[in-house]
Amino acid sequence: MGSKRQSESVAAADVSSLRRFNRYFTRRIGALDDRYLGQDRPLGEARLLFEIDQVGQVGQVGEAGEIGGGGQGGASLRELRARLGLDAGYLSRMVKALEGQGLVRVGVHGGDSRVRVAELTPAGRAEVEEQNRRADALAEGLLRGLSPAQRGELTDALGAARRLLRLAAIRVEAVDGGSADARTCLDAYAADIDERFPEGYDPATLVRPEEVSGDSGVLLVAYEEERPVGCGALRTLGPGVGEIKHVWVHRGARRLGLARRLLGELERAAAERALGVVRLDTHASLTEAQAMYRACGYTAIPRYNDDVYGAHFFEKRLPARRP
Amino acid sequence: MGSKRQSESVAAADVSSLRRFNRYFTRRIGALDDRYLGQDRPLGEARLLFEIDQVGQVGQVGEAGEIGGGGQGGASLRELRARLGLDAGYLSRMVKALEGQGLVRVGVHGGDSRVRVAELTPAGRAEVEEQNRRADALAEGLLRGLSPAQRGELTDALGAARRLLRLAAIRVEAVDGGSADARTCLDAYAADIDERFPEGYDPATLVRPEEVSGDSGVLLVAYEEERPVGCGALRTLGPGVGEIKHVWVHRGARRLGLARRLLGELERAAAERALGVVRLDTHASLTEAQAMYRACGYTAIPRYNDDVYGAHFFEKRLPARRP
DNA sequence: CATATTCTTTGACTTTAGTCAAGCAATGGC
DNA sequence: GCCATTGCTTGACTAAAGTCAAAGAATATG
Repeated sequence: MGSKRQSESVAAADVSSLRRFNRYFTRRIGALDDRYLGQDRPLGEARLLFEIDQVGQVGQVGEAGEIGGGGQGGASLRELRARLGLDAGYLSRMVKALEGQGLVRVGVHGGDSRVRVAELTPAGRAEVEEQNRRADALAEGLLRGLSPAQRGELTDALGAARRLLRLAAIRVEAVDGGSADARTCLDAYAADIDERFPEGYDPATLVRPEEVSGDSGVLLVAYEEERPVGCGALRTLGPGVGEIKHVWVHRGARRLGLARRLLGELERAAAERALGVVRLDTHASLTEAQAMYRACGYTAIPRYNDDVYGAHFFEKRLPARRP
Repeated sequence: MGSKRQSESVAAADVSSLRRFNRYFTRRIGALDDRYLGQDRPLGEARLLFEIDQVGQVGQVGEAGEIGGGGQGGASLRELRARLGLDAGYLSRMVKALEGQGLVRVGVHGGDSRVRVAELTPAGRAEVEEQNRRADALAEGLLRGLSPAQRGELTDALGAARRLLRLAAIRVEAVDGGSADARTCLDAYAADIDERFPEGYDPATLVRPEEVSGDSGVLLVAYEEERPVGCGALRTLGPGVGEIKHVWVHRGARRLGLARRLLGELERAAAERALGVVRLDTHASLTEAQAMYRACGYTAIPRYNDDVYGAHFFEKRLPARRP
């Protein structure tokens, strides 16, 4: 698996399958939603209203979610602009229009008074609910053409497709260990395991930026729609021996297979640096992680360090890189 | 299966799964395609160009396809209008614009000189190929984030989803036995089995319109995007006994489960007419059909008529309809 | 503390998309 | 051969969507 993961050639059948679905879905199914979403309102405004609601709801479970947490009940114009890809002027005017209709209230951001925050009024919320009701009714009408068993099949197929598409759309990049995104991820990682380990976790144990830069190592960050949702580090233990640390995935991006992908890319990075072996340790409490390492070809080895959190130790020999 | 098929309540989980996918896909994946499709050209024109090419290619295997067959290498404005849902004037102008750019040639239809036919010029074809190349590259870039095994999974999931969504989007309607759509389907049915039966098929054997109307019977036609793609007839044999005939599905709409759905709806229609039993016969050569009838709860019975094509005879008792 | 940068608003546009009605040329039905 | 219908074009619009640049206020940065 590992090094073949990002094989250069993608089968034409897979490409045409995706395109065929894309064509069918966007033209025939997805278009319906938009057409009925607006109803009496321009589509742009309807979408904006919907998005303000989405962003406003903090901690959308199952979605990628904000790593830094969204504003409470409001959406900054800044973020809306990024999410919808709109021109600043255009957005400003649309928000004003919605404000004029009494659907949105605009205030100033707490920390930074340059930033303006849009929030739904009760009337706006009612409007969004109406949108949702209509879209639900549409989906329901479509599903009515299927038997309950077929509906279940469809739900499963769509779930699998979404999971895989999300994974595919995630970009993994090497970043500087001191960068903001790196810090964000490592802090989130530390906080996560501090909560999981009975003895807590000391952030001072994290890799230092210089360990994961240049020839000696790397720090990878995974981005979903420009937001960091995972990371993984590689550092050099000794000649030809690498160590993998801090493989972490944001709560909202779990169960996609992202940890495996990060692991695979760290192995590639190791092989590129002529590290023929990579090692890692895990805490006793992280049983799923242990299972994953085994499934990815890691074998248990004796303790190789004095890490206080390490309870299980693994190693994998990497195949030589074809140049 | 039969009578529960169109159960009134659709599980909320299935609705939200479809909506969630819809949101994710149209905003994040599908949108990409459109954005890059046009590039330097308005989206409307790009879409039109693409559609002229699609329609121009006769006999697109796997798609619903034209029941009457498309024009050779050209697309009538009439059809483009229907497929893209455009205003006649708007379309006329766009075609003229494309013609002015040397991408499209417009001629007159052979049979009917009111109808105008648009056809791609070599330059237009090159443009469409460029569109396709860009869209392929985009899809390929996305798939590169997955392992080959995951790509296969995705292809399977999308295939299943598309199959089920197509089936769900098909509308089944009772039509008059003498209507144009009914004739189209029954003629296509007759032509199909004339080809399959070694002894051929005599269209005079088809049900008469009066047999399938009012209280005594029904003729159902299945529509996919306003095009008839299947049919099925129910007539009365005697008191409380119905007969199902001419269950047919267009070549491009097979393997979706449409025959089963038609069968189920015919059974509903029978139950509504207080026909407690339905019978049918099949030709010796239609082995898949026989398997389907068995799977749908039909049991073999002795010959009940003197139909020259009938070799196997089936019957199903219908559960009483709750009022 | 001066200067650059970020976030937003406003004015002044253009392009795209879409609608409606009048009208002309073929065709189909009687 | 008349008349309704169909398919298309043209003129005259409107609304929505989007762009660009100038400028003001708040904040970051050296």
